[in-house]
Amino acid sequence: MNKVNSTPTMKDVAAEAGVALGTVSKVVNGLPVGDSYKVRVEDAIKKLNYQVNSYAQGLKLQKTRTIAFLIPNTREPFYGALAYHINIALLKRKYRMLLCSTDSDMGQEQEYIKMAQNNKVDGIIGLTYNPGLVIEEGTPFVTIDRSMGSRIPCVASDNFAGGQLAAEKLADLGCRKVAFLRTGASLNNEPNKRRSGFENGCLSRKLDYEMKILNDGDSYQEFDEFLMAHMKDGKLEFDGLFCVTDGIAYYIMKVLRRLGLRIPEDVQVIGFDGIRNIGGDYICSTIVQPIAEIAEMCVELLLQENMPVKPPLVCLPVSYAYGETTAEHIEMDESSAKWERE
Amino acid sequence: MNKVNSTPTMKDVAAEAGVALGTVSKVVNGLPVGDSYKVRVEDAIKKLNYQVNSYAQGLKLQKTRTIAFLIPNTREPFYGALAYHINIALLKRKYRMLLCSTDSDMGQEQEYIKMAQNNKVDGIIGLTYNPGLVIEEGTPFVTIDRSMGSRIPCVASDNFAGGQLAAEKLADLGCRKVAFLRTGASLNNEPNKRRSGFENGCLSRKLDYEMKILNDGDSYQEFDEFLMAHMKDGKLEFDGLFCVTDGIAYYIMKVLRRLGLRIPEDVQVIGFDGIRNIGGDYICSTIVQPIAEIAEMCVELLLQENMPVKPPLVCLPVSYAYGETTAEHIEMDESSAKWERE
DNA sequence: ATGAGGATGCGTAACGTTTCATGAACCGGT
DNA sequence: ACCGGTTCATGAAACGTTACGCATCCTCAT
Repeated sequence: MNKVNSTPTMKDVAAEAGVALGTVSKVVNGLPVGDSYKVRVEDAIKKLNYQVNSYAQGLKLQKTRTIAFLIPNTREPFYGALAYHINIALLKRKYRMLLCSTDSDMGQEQEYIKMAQNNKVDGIIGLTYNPGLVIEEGTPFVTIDRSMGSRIPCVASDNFAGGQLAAEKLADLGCRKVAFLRTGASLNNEPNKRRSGFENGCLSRKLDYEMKILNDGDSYQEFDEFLMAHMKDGKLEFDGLFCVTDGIAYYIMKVLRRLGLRIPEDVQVIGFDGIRNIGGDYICSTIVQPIAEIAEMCVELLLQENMPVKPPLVCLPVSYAYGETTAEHIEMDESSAKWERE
Repeated sequence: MNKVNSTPTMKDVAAEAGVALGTVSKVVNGLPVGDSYKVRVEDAIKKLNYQVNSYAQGLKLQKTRTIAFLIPNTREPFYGALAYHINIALLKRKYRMLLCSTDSDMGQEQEYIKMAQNNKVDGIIGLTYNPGLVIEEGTPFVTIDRSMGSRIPCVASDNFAGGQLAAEKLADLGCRKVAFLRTGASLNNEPNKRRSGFENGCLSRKLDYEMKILNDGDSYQEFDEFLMAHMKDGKLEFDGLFCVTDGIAYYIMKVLRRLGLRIPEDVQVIGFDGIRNIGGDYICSTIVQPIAEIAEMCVELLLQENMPVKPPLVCLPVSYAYGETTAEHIEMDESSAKWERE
């Protein structure tokens, strides 16, 4: 009889099956084992309801099939979606995810990195805006949206192309004067390129444009004031707005409605990210980030053992999606289809 | 000299400090140790940059300071917020979180529970709508929003009171005929009580009401049809709507706008959850779930070692928040303040 | 001066795996 | 019948910790 009321170990299974410890290990790991032994062990495993102890395994193997994911939070939809897709990509490879919600606080980020390394995670995926984080050599690391030097790969959307696409769309949809609205002026990360892409697009399409970029401490109310300053006789000077995220776009749309402006009749709005409402439709017309592909690529890069040299930056293609805040007159049939499930 | 290029162990620290292995352990765990030894060990730890290996620790202690959190996904804001707050509550107690995104798929949920137990997590918090999940005895378990029998505590908002509050608010705001819109007719969980609470509220305030409850496979379009069926001369029969979640409310608001109705002038809308936009303002007027408190309570219940008998159901108080989709004429000063940060 | 008793450092035995060297058993070929 | 070769079960060592029984030393009372 084995010990009462305690989860069974390989030893118990071995005793039950009347074989050696190592044999059980082989069966569990699918290594070649004689058929008669194999069935005996499998029966014993079933009988005792044995499950491997991954802590013992992790200790022995120095490999834990766990990765840490550093993210500011999970309640903003873009981050939440990212966590969701990273989870899926990891699950596919039988990896687990330790979620590290950092609130973008550098102290906490550093703390988490240390913790992750205590836990001997097999790698870290980080979405962090802080430069100067200390990453121990030896733990694979991949960042999202922020390049941290050529030793650490960074995965991002093609933000430049996205900005450009937004400008071109607005031009195609008949806009004459547009504006770009963003926050976080100080950040020097990939999403920054949305601005330059947009500028580029406006120039090449000869679109008149303006920029309103908030500094770090600024309240969103600055946007209200900016827009009001550009009102004339109840009409807005701009007939198109490009917002750096869908979240900002959502805010701006509220302001516009309060000003009595109709969307998209009076002013068209394009956001960035591709956030969907619970029904599956986009919050606004938007440049869609390929979140699932970003997640997949991060995991791929992180776990790829012997990639000779990891690329320092991977840009993934974005696309435009109609979300009722632009003035297309063709009926969109697929874009507000069911929430894609993968 | 210790092994090259490998993370240092307690043995290395002991060698460096010239003390025994056990002494290092004591220092690390804050057990009484002579001062001179203590400093020597601490210096060695600093010098070698030693970090405990939590896998070895977990193996030895049979306790891992990790809990698993089962959740349908992280991209719906309510779930995302929950994950965020659970993370905070765990961090406060120096626990880690293994995120298990299940897509509400029972197979996956079961798989995750098994995995979590392999990992010898110290507990599981589950938001799952599937009855009949098999939970091993011996692993503490707490559910959110779905009671799974009296042995397993369940934490939820006071959904009944929330429904009632919504009805009373609509009555106070001058509504005469209202409707309740919900999905997931088949589910037998706590949020179900929103309906009965609402009904109760309508009856006590003598409000005329109707229900539209979608079955599991139904498309949201059913809501469109329901609303259109209740249009008369360009006006909606209802002057107030209570939606079972903010997500549904958001969808309904789009439909209403498309029907040419103004919110809140023509029809007032109240949602449930308390989802906020990125700017920190509520998506709609809503019954706010105390997400942070729910998270805190779950963790509390889960980790409370020697609570004689765990309460089978904990209901936490909800509140009403103004979000521009109801017709209050008093100015709200605090409710759309900055995103609360805790 | 001596012995009892309290601190506290030491070494070692676990915890549950994987892996490696060892040797037993078997197979077919001569 | 014997032998080289292959296959495969076995038992022990190791992974990095914690905890326990001892051994040692120091203190204080007689």
